[in-house]
Amino acid sequence: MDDARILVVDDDKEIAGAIEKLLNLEGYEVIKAYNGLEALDAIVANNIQLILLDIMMPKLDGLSTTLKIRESKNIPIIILSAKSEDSDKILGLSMGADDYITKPFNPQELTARVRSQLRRYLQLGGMGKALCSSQVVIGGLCLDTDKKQLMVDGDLVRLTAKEYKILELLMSNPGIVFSAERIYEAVWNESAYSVENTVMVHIRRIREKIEINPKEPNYLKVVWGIGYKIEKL
Amino acid sequence: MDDARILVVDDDKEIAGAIEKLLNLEGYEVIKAYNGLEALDAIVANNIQLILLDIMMPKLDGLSTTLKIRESKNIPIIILSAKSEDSDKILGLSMGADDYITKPFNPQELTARVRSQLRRYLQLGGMGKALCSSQVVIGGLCLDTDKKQLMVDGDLVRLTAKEYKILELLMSNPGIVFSAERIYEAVWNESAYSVENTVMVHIRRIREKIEINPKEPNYLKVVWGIGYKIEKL
DNA sequence: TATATTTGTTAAGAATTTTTTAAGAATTTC
DNA sequence: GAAATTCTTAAAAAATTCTTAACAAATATA
Repeated sequence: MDDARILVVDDDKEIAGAIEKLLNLEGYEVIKAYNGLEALDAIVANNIQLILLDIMMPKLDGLSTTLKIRESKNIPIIILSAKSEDSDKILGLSMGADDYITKPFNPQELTARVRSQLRRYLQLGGMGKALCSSQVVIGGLCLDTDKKQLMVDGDLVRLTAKEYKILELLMSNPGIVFSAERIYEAVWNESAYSVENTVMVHIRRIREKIEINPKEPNYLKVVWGIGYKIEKL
Repeated sequence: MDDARILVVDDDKEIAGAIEKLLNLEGYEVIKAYNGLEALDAIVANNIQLILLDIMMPKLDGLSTTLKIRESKNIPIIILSAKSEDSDKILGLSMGADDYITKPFNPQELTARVRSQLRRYLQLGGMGKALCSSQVVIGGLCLDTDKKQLMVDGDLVRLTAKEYKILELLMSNPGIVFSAERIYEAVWNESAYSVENTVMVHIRRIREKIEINPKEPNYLKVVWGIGYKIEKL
């Protein structure tokens, strides 16, 4: 839990500084940004574990920044704003924020909420790290998530968009079993009420591309009645 | 994967009912409890994904209940209380709660916070299991709830879907006795009017896989006339 | 527009799991 | 101790889940 790096975003430098001091006392490392655009840059440049985000800011406001961050990252976001109306809270949370604190805030409440969010996030294995390296290697498979390319034993293998997304999901979580529904929801981005065997057919096609013998897969294995997984070697 | 199941704990049945209706409208399944002890029972018996917990309750209050739940489970807990003082918020969060809503609450804020917590929790596949370690260890048994795998004395043992679910139920609640009916209802997700010996046959097969001598089981024991349990070591 | 490529659907059959059945063993109750 | 109940076990029947191939539909590319 210690050593977490927190990004504080507020156009009021006095407030940002005060929060920095408060968090430093708790043992956190703080990076500051004074508007949404700076915040986005800071996230790319640093390994951030939590974001404290003001709503009213020049250039790019807090809500838009939240949306932008959520396109790619899953870091906890606590919105911090003077607007105390409920509608703003709801808006913030539905944009993808994880919590909401109204100014003026009680310093202890702030640190408590920060701790709570970090506890949960770091438990998931700090998914920020996995995103840094763009390659996932499992045995003879090497998936490059920047180039959207797969190498099988050193040879480039062409994947279609759907095949790539399924394989990325599985290879990013080796050993973990995903049901067909979950794969469908993650890859197609819509809920799967009727599970046709669409996912299964894709699995078959991926197997043809990555396995020596698709009938006896070494990598992409089925777990009967539960789902599919990539074998962790 | 069905929709999320939420446990609402409040000694005021009117409030509990109101929250139930609100959450039902959002498509969540709701289970109610009217004090902390009932809540703990409900958590064991059902597959809960989120808990809405009142603080002031008879028998076992919300803060103590939070502590108790956190001993074994990592389900998101949102504390819901009339006390609006900051000190209580901090206390709740430091006990292991994930969020805090003060009564009277705005219905939309409640559902927004519920959504927010569930989003985070369900993301890496937490289905009401212990997310912190994803492993349950009892003696030489080690059940991995992400990989849907069982290790017996270090060796991987294949389980079928039903076998896995039964064993997960029992191992997640070591020492607690489950009747065949309760196992059936929990695993098959339907009420058991006439319990054939289906469950017993599965118990037999699990024993064959985890016990040295299935006829004299060390782990999966019968409690005559009542049910089965996993011995707590 | 024509062509190639990707994606979705269908259906048959193969593999595996789950349920049923029924007989025998263990435990409790009378 | 006998009877009733509850649990164990094995095997066959039924049901489910997965694989596969071929084709149709949608989408992208030339």
